[in-house]
Amino acid sequence: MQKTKNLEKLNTDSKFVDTDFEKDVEKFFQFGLPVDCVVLGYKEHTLKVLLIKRGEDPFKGQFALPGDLMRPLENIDIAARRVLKGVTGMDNSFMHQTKLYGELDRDPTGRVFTTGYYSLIDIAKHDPRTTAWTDKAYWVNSDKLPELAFDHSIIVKDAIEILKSKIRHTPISFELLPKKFTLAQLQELYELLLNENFDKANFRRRILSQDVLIDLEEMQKGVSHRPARLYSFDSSRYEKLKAKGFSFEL
Amino acid sequence: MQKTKNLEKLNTDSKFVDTDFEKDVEKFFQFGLPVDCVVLGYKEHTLKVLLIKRGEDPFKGQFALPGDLMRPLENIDIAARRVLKGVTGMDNSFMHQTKLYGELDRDPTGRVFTTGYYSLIDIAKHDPRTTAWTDKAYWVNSDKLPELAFDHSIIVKDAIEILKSKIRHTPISFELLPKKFTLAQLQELYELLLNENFDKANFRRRILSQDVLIDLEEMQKGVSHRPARLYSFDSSRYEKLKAKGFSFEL
DNA sequence: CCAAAAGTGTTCATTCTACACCCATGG
DNA sequence: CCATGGGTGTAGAATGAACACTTTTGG
Repeated sequence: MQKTKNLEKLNTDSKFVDTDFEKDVEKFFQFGLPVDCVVLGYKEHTLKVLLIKRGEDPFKGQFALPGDLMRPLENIDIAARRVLKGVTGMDNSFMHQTKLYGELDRDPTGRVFTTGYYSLIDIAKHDPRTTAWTDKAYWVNSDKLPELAFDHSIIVKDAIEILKSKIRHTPISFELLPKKFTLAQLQELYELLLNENFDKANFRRRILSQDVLIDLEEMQKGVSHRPARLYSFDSSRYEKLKAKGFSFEL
Repeated sequence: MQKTKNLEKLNTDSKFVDTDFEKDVEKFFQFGLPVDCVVLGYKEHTLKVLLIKRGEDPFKGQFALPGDLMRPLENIDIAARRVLKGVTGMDNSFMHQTKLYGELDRDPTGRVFTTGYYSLIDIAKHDPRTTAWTDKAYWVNSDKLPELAFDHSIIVKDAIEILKSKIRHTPISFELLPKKFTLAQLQELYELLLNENFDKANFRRRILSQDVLIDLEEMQKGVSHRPARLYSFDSSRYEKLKAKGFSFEL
C-alpha cells in the first residue's frame, strides 16, 4: 500500500477527507476481519506459545500466530474456537478476547484488522501434533520467542500480560484446571504463570480462606504417597460474594 | 437481515459453508467498523455516562453511546478520539479500548461490529453542552441508566467494570488527574470509582509507600485552609519497579 | 480566633511469612 | 520402614484500621 502520504493529515485533522481514499473502502473491507489466537501451553513448569510457520507471503517462512478470517455470519468467539480446534483438536478449552488490533501498517498487503484471543492448555493432554496443522505447528518457550510476522509479537505480549493480571485478581485459574483438582495442581498453575514460588501452607490457607472452593470429600487414587483431597470451584457462591463487593485475590 | 436460518449450523459445524452467505461478504463488510465511546464523567461524587439520543432508525429516539464509523485509513485509537472530541470538545483525555463486539444480532440492519472505548473526564471542566452535539448529549447517572440502543448497555457495563479493576491494580488513576495533583484529589477519585470511603491517613500512607510519586515541593495556592502539597506521578520510576516484579495496588 | 482542610502519631487487631512438624499411601 | 508428597501449627514480623491529634491557611 503506497498511499501513506496523507495518512498523517487524515489522522490529525478531523475535517480532512481524501476522496481517493474513500473510494478504497470496499477494497479494504473486503479483507474481512480475522482472529489470531495466542495458544499458551504448559509442560514441566514452562510456559510455551503455539506458533505456525507461514506458508505464504507476506512473511513466508516466518513464525506467526494461528488465525483465520472470520466468516461473514460467524460469531467472533466461535471463529476463535474454530481456529483453536483446527490447531489443537481441542473443543472445550477456555478462550478470552484481548482486543482489536488495527494499526495502519500492521499488514503490508492492505488495511487488515485482527482480533486477539488467548487460551491456555495442558500440553501433555493435547498435543497439537496430531491435527491437520501437524507439519507446521511448534511449541516455543514464551521467554525465547523469535520475531513474529505482522504485529503478532505485540499480540502475544499483551495476551500473556492480561492472563497474568487476570489470574491474580479473578478466579480464572479454575477454568484452566479439570473440574476436580488438588490444591497442589492449583499452586503449580499459579507458580508457572506468575513465575514465583509460594509456601505450600500459606498458599492453601490463602485459597481456602476465600471460601469459593467445594471440598468434594473425595481423594486422589493410585498415587504412591498420601492421596490429596479433591476440590471444585463453587461458581455460584463466587457470583454471590462478588455481588456483595468481595473480590478474589491471588 | 432475514438470513438467520442457517446461523446455528454455520456456528457449530466448522466445515459447513453457505455459498449464499459468502456472496454477501461485500455487503456486510461495507458497513465498516465503528467505534463507540463510553465517556464517563464525575461531578459531586457521582459517576455519570454521556449519552446521546439517536436521531435515526434503528432505535430512533432511544439513548445510545456516541460513536462513529472508522474511516478507511484511520487508526482505531484516533477514531475514538475524534468521537470524544466531537462530543466533549476535549482533545487530550485518556482513552482505552475495551474489546471488539460482534454478536450477529447486535444491529438489526446487518452485520455490524463495534469497538468499545472508555474515558473519564471532570464534568465541571469540560461540559459537552458547548459543542456541536449540544442538543442531544445528556449526562446520566451510571446507576440509573435506561435501556440503551444496540448492545450499548453491555458495552457500558464492561467499560465500568474494566475501569474499576484497572484503577485498583494499575496506576491508571494518574492519567485521570492533572499533571500536578493533591493526595486529596487522588483519594476523591478512588472513592468515586470504587464507591468506598478511605481513611485519610491510611490512604496517604498506602499511596506514598508505593514510592511512585514525585513530591514537587510545591503548594496549592489561594485556598482558605492549609494548602496541600502537590505531587506528580513518576512514570519512569514505575516502569523500573514494574520490570523488577513490583505491581501497583489500590 | 474560627473554620476548614492538610497532614501526623499511636494503638490494637489482623494477616503474612517462614519453617518445623505430622500424616497417609505404595512399594 | 522408607520415600514421597499431602497437610497443619505456630511464633514473630509486618501490615492495616480506627481515631485522636497537630498544623497552616484565609477571613
